[in-house]
Amino acid sequence: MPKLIDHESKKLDIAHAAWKILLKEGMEGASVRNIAKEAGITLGALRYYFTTQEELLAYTEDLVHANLAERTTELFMADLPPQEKVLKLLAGLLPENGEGDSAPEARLIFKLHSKYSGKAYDRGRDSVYQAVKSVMSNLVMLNLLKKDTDLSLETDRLYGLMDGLALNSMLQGAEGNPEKTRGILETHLKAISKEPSGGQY
Amino acid sequence: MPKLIDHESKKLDIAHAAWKILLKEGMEGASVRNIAKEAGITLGALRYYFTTQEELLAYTEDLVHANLAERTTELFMADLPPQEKVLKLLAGLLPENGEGDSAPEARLIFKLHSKYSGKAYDRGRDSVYQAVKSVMSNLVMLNLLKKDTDLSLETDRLYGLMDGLALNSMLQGAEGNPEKTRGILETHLKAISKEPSGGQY
DNA sequence: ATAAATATGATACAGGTGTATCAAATAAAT
DNA sequence: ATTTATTTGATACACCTGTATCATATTTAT
Repeated sequence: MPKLIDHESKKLDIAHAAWKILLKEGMEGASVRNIAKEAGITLGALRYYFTTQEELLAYTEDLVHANLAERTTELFMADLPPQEKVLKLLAGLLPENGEGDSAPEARLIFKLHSKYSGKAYDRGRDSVYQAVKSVMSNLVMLNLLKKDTDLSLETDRLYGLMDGLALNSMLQGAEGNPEKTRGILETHLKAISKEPSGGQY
Repeated sequence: MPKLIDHESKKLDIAHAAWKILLKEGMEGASVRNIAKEAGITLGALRYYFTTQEELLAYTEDLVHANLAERTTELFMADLPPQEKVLKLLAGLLPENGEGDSAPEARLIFKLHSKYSGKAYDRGRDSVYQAVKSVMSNLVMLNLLKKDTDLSLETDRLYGLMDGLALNSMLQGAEGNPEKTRGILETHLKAISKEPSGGQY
């Protein structure tokens, strides 16, 4: 038998290169040639792993969502007061918090791209939507929400707020301070929670 | 003297064609050739009015924002209870409400495009941000907001919510019901307002 | 050493892009 | 009828795009 390179890990390398390009130049810069160059391989080699650009991008999007879902899971198991945990979790899903990879920004780029690229956006596959749903049902379980809360509506409201904050964080680069974004999230969480019978958040 | 076509109104025609294209095919479809075809003129004629694609798009963006600002102004002067007026105003700035031109969607497309097209997004020129600011200071004037409200923070929160709702409305096409979006807005407005001493919204 | 997987790099196709130029036709004003 | 603004339509340039092919090399296992 011959070379036997780990096919899957090589695909991951390429997807990470695509990811990097997306953050630097957006979807418009994500040409197969640019990605190949970033990955340090040739067009032919890239084609060996991904037949189609669409296939590569879909793979990369899955990778990004897997990354975000992992963050969410980790934080869910952390040993923290519920309110603080929830706040940290949501804040971690917004851009400009971790500068390393910035999965949140990549996710947003994919989401924005979805409009004129075929089918409708499936929020069921959106790691942020899943996280928001988890957060909300968690708050329900712990009986932390106000009485007479419309869970579905409040889920959509928080989800909308998350997307809006993500978008505006992404668009204003360095100027947009993460502290203010965090403050907004905190305010929102307080607003949908029961009256404080002690310190919160 | 010769032909003397109204230069400005012709530019408006072209910008409206660009607008239409943007809604149909997004920014990727907004090539000068496509726009010229939509406007029913030739490439050369288009070039007679706009030297550059960037110039044409900037002109179109201004047109869209002017349209939105006009809606806002009209509704501000309407004879309605403040809460209802505010709700109508904000809902009118989200996609899928008026199917005619859908300035809100066009605005969002421009906003999304701004990231990898040069400079940072200037929210000061965003008609929606201006509307949100107006709404908030209006609520302050009428003393309708909760005590100890952080005006700047609540403005950004509502602005974020508006963008998130707009984005999600745009992305789910027909499926996303405007009624739910309106319900979310209503809930949010109630949440930042004083306790009802009567009917609200 | 041999065989198979992997990668190169070059070439090609067909199509799109923004910008540019320009002689010729068309239209409306004087 | 003549002047001048407007528009046509065609051509061109230089560049980018995704996809495709393929002989040649490189690597790694047996």
